[in-house]
Amino acid sequence: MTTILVVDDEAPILRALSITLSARGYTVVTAATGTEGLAATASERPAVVVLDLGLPDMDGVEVIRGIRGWSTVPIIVLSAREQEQQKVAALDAGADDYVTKPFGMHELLARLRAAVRRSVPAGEQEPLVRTANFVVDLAAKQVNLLDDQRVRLTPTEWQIIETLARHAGRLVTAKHLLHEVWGPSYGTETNYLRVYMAQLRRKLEPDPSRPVSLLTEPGMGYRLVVE
Amino acid sequence: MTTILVVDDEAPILRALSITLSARGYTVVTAATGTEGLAATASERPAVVVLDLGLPDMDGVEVIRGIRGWSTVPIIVLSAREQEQQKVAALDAGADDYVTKPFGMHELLARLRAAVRRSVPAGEQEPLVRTANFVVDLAAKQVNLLDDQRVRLTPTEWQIIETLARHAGRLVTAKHLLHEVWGPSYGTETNYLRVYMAQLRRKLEPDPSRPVSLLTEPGMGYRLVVE
DNA sequence: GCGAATCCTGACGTTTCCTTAACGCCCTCG
DNA sequence: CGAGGGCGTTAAGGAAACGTCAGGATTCGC
Repeated sequence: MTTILVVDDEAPILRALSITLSARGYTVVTAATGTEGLAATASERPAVVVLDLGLPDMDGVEVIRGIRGWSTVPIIVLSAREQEQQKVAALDAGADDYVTKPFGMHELLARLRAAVRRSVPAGEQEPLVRTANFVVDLAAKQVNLLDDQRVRLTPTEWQIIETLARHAGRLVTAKHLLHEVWGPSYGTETNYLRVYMAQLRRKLEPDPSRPVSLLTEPGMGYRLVVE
Repeated sequence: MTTILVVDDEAPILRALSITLSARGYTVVTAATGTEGLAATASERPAVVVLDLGLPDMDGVEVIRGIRGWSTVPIIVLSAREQEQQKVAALDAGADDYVTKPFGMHELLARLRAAVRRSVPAGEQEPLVRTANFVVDLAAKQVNLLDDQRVRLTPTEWQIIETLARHAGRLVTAKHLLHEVWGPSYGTETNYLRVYMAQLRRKLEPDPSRPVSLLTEPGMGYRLVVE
């Protein structure tokens, strides 16, 4: 259910975390280098990233910046370094928390729970986004027409409608949409968006050639019109 | 601007934090007991709460629960207690971060910045610029007439209205507008502005030939009149 | 392995937008 | 009183962005 990405080059720690987190019901994905970590963040879409700063291939702060360039996923930093400057650099690069090794497993779990809690403000947010012709249920990951008939969406179609729904009413640029759905290395492939927007309109709009909810703002991006 | 509530019963710490945070541009509100802290959280609506666990009148975890009952404001806990169990209890009660005394001021400031950064998107404060006949929504990149009717703007039109709205009420020179919209190598092409200002007036002004919001200041530039 | 669903890619016609030029108005100044 | 500059208005051509369709590649489940 909740996926956690652990980026660390020390096998014992990786194994210990993997076992402990799995036992708590988390799905665990691991990476041993910064490059792998960045790739896994894009492909696995974890709810939280646990990042060791002492990686072999690149500086930990650079990994944080690489993730923060396109994602707001919570990042918990693990590090053996006690120096305050190191902590400040990591936090200012965009990390959410900083835990010094050796750390207590219960403390890490508690900080993890705090991070997950923040990233899923479940009680706060209304998980239903209503438009003129359909309803997006972000919690159930499904879209219903007004007569409660469920619409079958492919994974890519869902990611697009989810991204638009999370910014309901606001304009979403093509680049942001591509980053969010295809990953940070995409940004100019607007033809993908044209294809999938057409598919979504065919499934969700009464008159796909005259959309009322999935609007194109030429030259700027797309917008999901609510209410 | 950004208000921070510091809850601590030790006067020296309170004073030190107050001075340091004020110097960084934060507005600081203080409370010496848990009861005061809860009241101040409700009345002052701080962006972040810094909470010492060792308060005289009530247990720190109870203060956290009291705040979490109705607010999601980030809470950073300060404590002299190193025990892991204490940290876990505070974090699970709803705290966002836990800093052990004695702490480095730079580290606390960095954790504070991280907390403020997170709380901003949750702030949901929509920056709206209202004029006599239309409303500019900078977050949604959208302009509505007073009857909430959406106005379709082209990218260039939007950039102009956005630039004017960010300097609402103030005069914006032609050169500044050209720099902002067309790039730094433009500065004399005032004919572009005349064309686009005419289009904007046609879309936004009730009587385009007698503008009341999009005013020309002859020989100087343009001005968006608010309220 | 096989079939179905999904995704990527290229081509083409259409829509929309940006730029540029031309013209008229008003005010200022010689 | 006429010339000239600044500004508003309109229209048209070309460029860019968009919608649509179809075929091939890839993935996934059985």
